[in-house]
Amino acid sequence: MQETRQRLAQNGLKVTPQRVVILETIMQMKNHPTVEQIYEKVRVDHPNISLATIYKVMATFVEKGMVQTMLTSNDIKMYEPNLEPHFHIYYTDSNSIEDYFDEELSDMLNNYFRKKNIANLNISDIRVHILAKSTA
Amino acid sequence: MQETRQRLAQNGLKVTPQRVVILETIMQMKNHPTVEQIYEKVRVDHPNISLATIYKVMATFVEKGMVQTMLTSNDIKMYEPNLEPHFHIYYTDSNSIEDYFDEELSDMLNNYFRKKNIANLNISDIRVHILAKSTA
DNA sequence: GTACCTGCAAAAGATTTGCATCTTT
DNA sequence: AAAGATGCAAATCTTTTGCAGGTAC
Repeated sequence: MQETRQRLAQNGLKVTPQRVVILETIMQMKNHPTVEQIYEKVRVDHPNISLATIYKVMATFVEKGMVQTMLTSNDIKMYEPNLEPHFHIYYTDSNSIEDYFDEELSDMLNNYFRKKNIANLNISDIRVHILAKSTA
Repeated sequence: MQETRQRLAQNGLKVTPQRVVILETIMQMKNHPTVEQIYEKVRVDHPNISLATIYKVMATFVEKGMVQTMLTSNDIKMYEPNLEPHFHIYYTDSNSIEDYFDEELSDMLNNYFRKKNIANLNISDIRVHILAKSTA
């Protein structure tokens, strides 16, 4: 809670109750929420926070690099609040997405690009999406 | 043109003039078109092909795995018609996307996952997005 | 002939905007 | 006090749908 406030301030944002609630909410949601899902969850305890505010606040967070956007395997826009380096597995049969943590892969990619040193490229993030069918 | 027809047939699709035109159009467009851009381009020579058809045909192509979807760096949905293995560089300052071909990286990733052999995972594609500022 | 496709217009869904009011700094 | 944020409702934009007529196989 105090951390949340600090994090907002550190990003140069005014600490409004709405932003605190929204940021705390998405940090708790483990699974890549859509705007609608964030709205539903926020609503429960804060029915007066409007959908437009969710849109505006999320856009602000994206702009500040606090969260990222991606498409679900179903082509719906979702947010990724987890900034720890990790990757995603898209299950094409069940249309679900799973976080995939793999430090070895992380290191491998970072080393590769460090060595490669692509001209004029200042890499800020490397995202990997693994598309898979679970063969269970 | 003949190839286009064959490609449609091979994917179990009826070869309609609309599909031929749309597929040829997107194959010529180098830069990850949005629906709207496809529509504009198709329109020039085929003003009677409707936007709804573009949507339906593109959805069919995606379903058949003939093209993929992704978000522009600006969060707009676009299509990727190029199926040769390659990656993407997102320039966060200019909001542009560039194709990035790197066979060495391709091989490295394929080997890695082959060795790793993640349980119950049948990988069909590995997508890499590099986020970068050009330091030009 | 049958199954599938297209085009239209309307419907539904998603996102943005303008603006008056309020809050944070 | 100034700058910025919120909430509402309307506007806009994007995508989907139902269906009648057409087309590929």
